[in-house]
Amino acid sequence: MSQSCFGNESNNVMEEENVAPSFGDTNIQAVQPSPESGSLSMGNDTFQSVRRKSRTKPLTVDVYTVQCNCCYKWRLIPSLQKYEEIREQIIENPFMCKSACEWEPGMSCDVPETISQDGTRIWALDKPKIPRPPPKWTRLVQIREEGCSQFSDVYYITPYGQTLRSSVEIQKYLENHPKFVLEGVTPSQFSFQMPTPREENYVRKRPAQSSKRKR
DNA sequence: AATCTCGGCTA
DNA sequence: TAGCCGAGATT
Repeated sequence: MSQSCFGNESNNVMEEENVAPSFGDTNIQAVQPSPESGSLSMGNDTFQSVRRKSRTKPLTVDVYTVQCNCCYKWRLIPSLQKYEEIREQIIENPFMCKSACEWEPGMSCDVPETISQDGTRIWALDKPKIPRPPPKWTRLVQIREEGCSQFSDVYYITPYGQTLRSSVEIQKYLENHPKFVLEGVTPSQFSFQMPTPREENYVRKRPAQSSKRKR
C-alpha cells in the first residue's frame, strides 16, 4: 500500500503541483475543504484561451471526478448520471476509491491517480448536495468565457426540451404543467448553484465599491 | 465579497 | 432563437 490515508490535511488535491504560476495567493482556494467528505469537481474541455467570441458551441462540462475520502486521489466518474448520484449523497455517503469498482474493477486507494488537474482543462469545484434532476430532466452547466462576471450558467432542460433558467421559471413551469407535479417533481429537486472555478482569476473581479475607504 | 437573478444584446 | 453576458439585488 503505497499511500493510504494520510491524515493529511484535508484537502488538497494535488500533489502534483499545479503548474500555474499562480501569483497570488492563496493557496488552495481551490479545494473546498469540505469537511469530511470528498470534494467534487468538474472538468471542462480543454482550451486555454480561445479568445474571442467566436460563436461556437457553448462550453459544457465533459469530465467528472470525485475525490476519495480516504486517500484524496481523484477518480473519474464515467457518466453525468453517476456523478449526480454521488454528488447528491456525498455528505452522507462519502466517496471512496473502492466505490469505483462498480465501473472499474480492481479500483482501490492503491491504484495511482490517472487524471491530473493540469492546465489543459478548466477545473471547477461543484457544491455538494445538489439534488439530481428528476428523471428525463437534464441539468446543464455552461461555462462562460474567462473574464466574465460569473463562471457559468445553469439551466434545466425539461423532458419536452424547453430550457428553464431560474427557479422562478421552474416554479411557473410546474404550475403550468401539473403533470410533472403529479409525477412528484418539486422545486426542491432543482438547484442553480454553479461550480467554483479553481483558477482564481477566471472570473472578473468587480471594482471594490468605495465606501469608507480612506485614502 | 460572493453569489443569485434576470433581463437584454447579438448573431 | 440560442448563446452570452452585465450588473443590480441579495445574502
